[in-house]
Amino acid sequence: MPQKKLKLADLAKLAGVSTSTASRALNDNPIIKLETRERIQQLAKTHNFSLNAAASRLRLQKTKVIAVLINLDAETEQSIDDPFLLKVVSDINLAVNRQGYELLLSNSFMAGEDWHGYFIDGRRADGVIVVGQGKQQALIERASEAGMPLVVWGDPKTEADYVIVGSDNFLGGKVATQHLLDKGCKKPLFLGEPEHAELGERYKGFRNAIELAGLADQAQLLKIDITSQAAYDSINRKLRSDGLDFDGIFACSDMVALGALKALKERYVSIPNDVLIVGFDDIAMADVSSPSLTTVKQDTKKAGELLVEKLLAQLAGEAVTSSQLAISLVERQSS
Amino acid sequence: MPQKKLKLADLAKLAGVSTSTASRALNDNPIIKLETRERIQQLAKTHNFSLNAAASRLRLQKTKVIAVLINLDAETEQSIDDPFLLKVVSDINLAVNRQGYELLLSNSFMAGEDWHGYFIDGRRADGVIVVGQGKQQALIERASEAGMPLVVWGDPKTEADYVIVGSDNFLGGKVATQHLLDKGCKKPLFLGEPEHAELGERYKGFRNAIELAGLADQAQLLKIDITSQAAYDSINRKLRSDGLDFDGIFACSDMVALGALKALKERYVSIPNDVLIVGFDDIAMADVSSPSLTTVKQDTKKAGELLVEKLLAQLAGEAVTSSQLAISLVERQSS
DNA sequence: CGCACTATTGCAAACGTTTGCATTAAGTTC
DNA sequence: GAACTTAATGCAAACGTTTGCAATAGTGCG
Repeated sequence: MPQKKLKLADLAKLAGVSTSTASRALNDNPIIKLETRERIQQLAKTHNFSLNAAASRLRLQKTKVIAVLINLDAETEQSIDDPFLLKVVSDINLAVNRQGYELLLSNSFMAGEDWHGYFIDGRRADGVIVVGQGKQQALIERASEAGMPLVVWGDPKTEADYVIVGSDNFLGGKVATQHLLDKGCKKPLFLGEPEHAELGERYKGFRNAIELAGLADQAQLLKIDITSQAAYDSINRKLRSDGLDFDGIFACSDMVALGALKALKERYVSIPNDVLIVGFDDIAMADVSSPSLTTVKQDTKKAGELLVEKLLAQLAGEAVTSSQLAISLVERQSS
Repeated sequence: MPQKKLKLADLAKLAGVSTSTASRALNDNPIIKLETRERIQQLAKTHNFSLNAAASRLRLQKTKVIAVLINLDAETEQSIDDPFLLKVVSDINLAVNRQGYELLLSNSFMAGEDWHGYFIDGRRADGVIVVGQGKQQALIERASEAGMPLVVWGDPKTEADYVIVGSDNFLGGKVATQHLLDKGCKKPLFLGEPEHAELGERYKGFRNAIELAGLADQAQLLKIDITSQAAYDSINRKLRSDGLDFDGIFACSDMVALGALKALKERYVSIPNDVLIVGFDDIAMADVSSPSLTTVKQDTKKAGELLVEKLLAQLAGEAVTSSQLAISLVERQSS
């Protein structure tokens, strides 16, 4: 039988002290005699007492909650199922907890258009981590201007007045493409969506490497949604219409790379002999696929920590700047 | 410049009404004249007003939040990165939002041992969805007995006094194994962890199919952690020590199947000619891998909806029972 | 015209914390 | 022993909603 919930006043009565003393004791306030503090903390434990977070938040004007807002373009349909995105969220979750905060998982559907109002004024969270810049950054802009504590996972090169943490996408794209060229690729193909902030940088890196090699007129761009299905379909369509007129693919994500890989294998195009493939992200599948996938690794663990750290620094009133995470090429069988 | 936050009283003053009227107007209480209601709602919108959720929760004793508790065995190290788990969470998220609730993402690290105290007494959430029974169910038991509104994603056949939603794992295991046998498999191997609630049922299904076929003495069990790495390693080890003494694998999850697949391919074992493989879950990768993976599909979308629905029903005081989701075999190239 | 009734609004209490300030008790100093 | 300091605790207000009840104004009816 669930007994009635204790409130702080009840606990205080049990301990024979006032509510204020009980409150201070639970918060380990040294103004309370050590012995009293320990006694009350012990009592709280034996009675399974927990503070009412709602009351506490109301009084403190702080929630100890960080919201993670997954910001997907409805149109582009990058699925929330993308393992990489979920991995990022999961790593943020760990970092958030390590700092003693809780994680409110949200999305643009719940938060509406006025993020500042919803999260901050609404006292749902103390700050927000936005995952994904998407193509349209107006809402981020707006929330930032309204003074919402905010860190964005995206491309740190973006000209913006909010703080961004992300990989060096340009360099990643360049390194990946350079790797293709080193392996003998002469007719490289970029698979992705250059309009998108992060992917756009990867494309720029691709272009840069190619121009340096003087292969600009051999390079191709295939614009697709960021899903393996889209990649599979578009490679199939391309093979049918143009034949095999490329010998290397730099895919904007591993999921895209794997979709392309599948389409090619089904048509008996040999990887890496006929076509080299490099992906981006280094999701778990990259290692398990066959051939395993050469890819540009993004350090999501570090990213999670940095995102949270910077957000908390903002909450503490410190000035914070964007930062860029190093990427690394992981060579596997597909190249 | 972020202007100072409006409270309900300020909004009321702007509208020239009392706080009570403003409150009722925002909640669309028909006791307030329609015209007044609309005027105030409009005013709230233009001023980007949002209610203070902390205050509201304190007053109402309700949070409109559902916590999702990811319950992993620390020992088994089934990674939170498992794409299937994340997919389940993501589908729960959608369902939760659709019902107008928010999602608090949590884990046993944050919640400690007294889940009821932490979530319910602490007014962090109105109810909890636990993802994964794990091997040790004592904490779930305890929270349930304390009266915590609760639904568990797990195996619905488990004898328990809390509500469980999950796939028909026994049937899934049986169907998968039957499929292996139909395709000519004579020496089947189960890859997984039979101690685990859901996986145990899959193993029982495996055994059942095998015994019906009179192949009990040909069957093998390889106990491993639920990661593709563990699968890869253990298959390699087994090939080295025993050689290829099996001709079909039923893997307890797709990630495990893919790890095994990789190990086999590296040793030039032909799939599906020499060894048939069937997985479980139907994650996105199953379709993209090559050969693509035959697997038992779990309907996570339906699961998410059902979990949330049942939890809300509990909150509404209705009696709720466990339920089992239909599975389906998805035949692909690996068998 | 008085009465009852309805429609609409406002008053004030309550939800459970936290904390500035006041209070008490005990010890210290001259 | 009075005046003062220090240590420990308690009082009461405040955080911003929601809602039972009271109050007011307007309406219809006999």
